[in-house]
Amino acid sequence: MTEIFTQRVRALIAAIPPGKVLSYGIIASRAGNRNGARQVARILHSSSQKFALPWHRVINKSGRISLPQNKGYALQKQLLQAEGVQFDERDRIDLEQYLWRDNDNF
DNA sequence: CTCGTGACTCCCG
DNA sequence: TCGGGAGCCACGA
Repeated sequence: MTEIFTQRVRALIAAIPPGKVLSYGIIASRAGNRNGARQVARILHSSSQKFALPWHRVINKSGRISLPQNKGYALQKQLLQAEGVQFDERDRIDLEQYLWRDNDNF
């Protein structure tokens, strides 16, 4: 398997356990390109549907949903809440609690 | 080959 | 805390 950035990104996203989230930047970094956050967004656009990726588990570095209100912000929030992720009164997620750190270590 | 796209992130102020 | 500006780069047409 050729290690293409896109493929790694897809694998990473697909591996996020329910109730956990990852930021675009972290995914990009883990996939080998710390500056590829924007590509991750694009990949989500082009592959989230055809690869059935848990796109809702991807948020930005601030712990907030990045989707525009008119693009599914509410849906993503809903899906996350359904997995037990809690939002504060400002719609932020506590990364310390929900950010997916590998599989173990801490 | 060039170009547009993009659900980002960092750095001020 | 928030917003604007600049940087970033893979992919498809």
